[in-house]
Amino acid sequence: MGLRELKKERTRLAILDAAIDLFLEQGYESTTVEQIAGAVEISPRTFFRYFTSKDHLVLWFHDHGEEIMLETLRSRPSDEPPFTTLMHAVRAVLNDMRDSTSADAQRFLKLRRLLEDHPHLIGLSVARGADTERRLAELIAARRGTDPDEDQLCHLIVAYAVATMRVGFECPRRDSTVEEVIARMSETIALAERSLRPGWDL
Amino acid sequence: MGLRELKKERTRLAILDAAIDLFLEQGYESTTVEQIAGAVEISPRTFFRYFTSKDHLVLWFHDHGEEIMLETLRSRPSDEPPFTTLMHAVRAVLNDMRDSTSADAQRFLKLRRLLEDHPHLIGLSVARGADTERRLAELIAARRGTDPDEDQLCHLIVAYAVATMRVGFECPRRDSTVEEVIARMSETIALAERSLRPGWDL
DNA sequence: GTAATTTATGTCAGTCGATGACAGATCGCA
DNA sequence: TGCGATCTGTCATCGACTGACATAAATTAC
Repeated sequence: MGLRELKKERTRLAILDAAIDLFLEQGYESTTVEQIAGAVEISPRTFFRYFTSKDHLVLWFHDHGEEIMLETLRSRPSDEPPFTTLMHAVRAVLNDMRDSTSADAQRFLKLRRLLEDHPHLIGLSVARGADTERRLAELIAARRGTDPDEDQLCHLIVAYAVATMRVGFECPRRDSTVEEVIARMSETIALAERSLRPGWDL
Repeated sequence: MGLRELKKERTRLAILDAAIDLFLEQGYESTTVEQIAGAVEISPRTFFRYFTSKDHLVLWFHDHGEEIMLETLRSRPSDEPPFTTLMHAVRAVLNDMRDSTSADAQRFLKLRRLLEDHPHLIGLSVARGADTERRLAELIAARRGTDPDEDQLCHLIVAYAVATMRVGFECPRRDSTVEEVIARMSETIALAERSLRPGWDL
């Protein structure tokens, strides 16, 4: 990897970290892009070259997670029940988190705290989830050999999977460790599997 | 009702209708608040006194629907399985739509078309759904006599209910009638009930 | 019916997020 | 070293949104 891309990635993370800390200190709304840019000594214009919007910052880990999920989907046998596959994908995201740098984990936990403090941001994250859902539904339909426009079940499967994941992320405790989030998510997945009729997603 | 409130409601609907038509004509992003305000001959400032944001316009029917759902929840026997109750609430929204003025139905259908044309707006609507979900989860927890912070199942129930509703709203056909949307939704509800284990929500 | 009170509206100025255009700086490579 | 690609800052601009203040309308009290 060239020195250029290395530097770019470093700036990207610097912006992200500075922004998260500012958000946690003084709130999301009252932190301006100008401040964030100032903290890492770049021009506001450059900020928007790294993140398409201020909101985009909060969705950093979302993008990361989606990538891992899509990867997992591709690697799973196509005759596995779709919901099971999706739950594996969710677990893959968590495992990646467990194995990640302490810096990455730190970012994730801080973002979680940020979301708790600002319910408006949850909406934002969910909105991005709707986008992800569309892509996932298409993949699942392909696996099932159906047309996503006709096959309602593929949408339902994905919708329930994403819903399960979302419920799992909402931890009651404000300062939770990555391990705690993982444990909580496992509980939720188990609960979901107990709630659904065996073979419903075939 | 005083003349004041009457006039207010009329302006509110005038703004909404003008906006929707402009959106459909020239796209959501490229329609400015100034244009909308101009179309109904009010100042842009006044626009923001009727709708807190441009986005809020699109969520008009969402607010309407949420109100009906909450009402239905209150009127249902508290020993009914929660998911069943929620599905009744969804049906209540549809029934209200069927009985509504042609103007209201028209608005609803136009908004649906708008959402299809602008995927970004779907995210917005879903984001508002996250808000609704929180309120619903609290109600369901109260019915179940549990603490919403501890009881994961109440969140899962609501999340699945909302997910079901969302899947039902996505019709493949661009120009659908209210009846078609209702039929589609009924199918989806039936599918959901077939997918969930009996008694899962007790 | 008029006066007093409340509420709705318009105007103005200003903040903030976001984008396009251009110029200068930086990096990778021949 | 020098060329081309890419990155960055500056400037100008738009559009969403808000607060402050003055005016106009409707509601209420008398």
